[in-house]
Amino acid sequence: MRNALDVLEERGFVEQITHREELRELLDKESVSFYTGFDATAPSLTMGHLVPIMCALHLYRAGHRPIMVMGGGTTMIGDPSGRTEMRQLLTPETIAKNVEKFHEQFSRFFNFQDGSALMANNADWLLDLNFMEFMREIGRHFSVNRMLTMEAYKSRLEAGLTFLEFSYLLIQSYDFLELFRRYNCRLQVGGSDQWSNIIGGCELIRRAEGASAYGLTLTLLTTAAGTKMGKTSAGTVWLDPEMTSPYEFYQHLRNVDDADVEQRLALFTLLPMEEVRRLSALEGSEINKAKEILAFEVTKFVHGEEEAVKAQEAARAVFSGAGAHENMPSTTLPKALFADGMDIVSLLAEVNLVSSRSEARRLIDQGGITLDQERVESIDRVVTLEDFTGNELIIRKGKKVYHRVVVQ
RNA sequence: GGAGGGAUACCCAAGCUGGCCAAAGGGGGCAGACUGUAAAUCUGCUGGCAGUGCCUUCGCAGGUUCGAAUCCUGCUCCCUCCA
Repeated sequence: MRNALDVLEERGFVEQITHREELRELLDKESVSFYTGFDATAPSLTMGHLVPIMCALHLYRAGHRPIMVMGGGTTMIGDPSGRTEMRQLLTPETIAKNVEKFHEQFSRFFNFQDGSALMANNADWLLDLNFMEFMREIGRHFSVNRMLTMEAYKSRLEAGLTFLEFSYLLIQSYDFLELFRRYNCRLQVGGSDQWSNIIGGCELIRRAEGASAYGLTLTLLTTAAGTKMGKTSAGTVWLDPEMTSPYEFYQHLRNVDDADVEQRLALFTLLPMEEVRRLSALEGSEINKAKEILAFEVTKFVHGEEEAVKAQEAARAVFSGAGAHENMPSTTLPKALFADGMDIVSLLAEVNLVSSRSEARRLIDQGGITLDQERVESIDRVVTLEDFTGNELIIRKGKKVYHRVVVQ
């Protein structure tokens, strides 16, 4: 079997590693327990979280043991790394709720039943820490002089940093130590902004236990254009189907830049690298095939095959101009609403395609709204039952947003 | 605790010798053209309601004024220096 680290490197997961050769040997020699932490700041994981998840999955498949750590305790503080301002503090109730959600979502990707993967919540050991004991045992190992030179705090040292946040490094380092003690966790995987937090943990383990531990940071997921991945006009792309429908999720991937296809396939799918390279080498419009595969594979991974098939069929139907498809986003409205006709602006607002009536007007003025292939020319356009074909009407907003209205 | 500086729309950032400010500029976003459900480029839009008028907005609460983002008072938060 190939060394797991080689796999990760080939697929482009790795940004930085502490002691690469030692870690590589360790991964060859034994089953290594490793951890990744997740801030419980939202009620669902996002597409961006797929990078650490897939990374963990590759290690998992290579026989190592993932420990998914919910930040039930750390989220009480808020990691200042790489941030320009302080995080909003969340209530313990909200955090607990989010942790619960994460729990469910992770269960789809790993088997926590047989002990081959573990889930932990750092609230379990952080919430009841005694400050004096903590400072005497842990605090003494950290140099403020050094912390002040860390890149992660740079912007915050200009803008302001509270001690609460400054102490975050110690807390996360302590997590690593605790996981080392409990589960012999030897490796921590995190985003590229986690470098200093991770090193903090490695050093703490060395000082407190005289053992070596390793860290690996992941490639920052950006688009070729340099902007953040996982965001859309509608906001974040969530893994929760209630928050981002499988169709939208599929579309988001279907629409990645040509230049990003290879990286996305390598990071988000389990396709062999030869296949990834073959697909992303497709020229011109042919590369759309690669995008379809990308969208399908990832949607399948997150939402299951059935949902992925539905999303793909809906997308194909819509974009081939074939018109309606039962799985495209839709709204059902009572027939009576159209008895006297409904003006187009109200209709757009009714189905939530616009956030305000002004936006609807603007869109129409600019020719951005189409009803069943026919562009709406005036904001006075009234929609009546005669506009519906078999109780359905397809509204297109811009180039890519389709919505089906059904009357009953 | 003392001295000084700051808080402007999604973000950054002008304005702050009172009306011409719904508020420059940039970014982002959206739409149109071109395309391959791509990129780049060009164009337009980007508080709300309404066919050009009204309403809400420039940290919060008051005040001065015919009229305030712009002046005054108090408060909150942030930054810098001092203790």
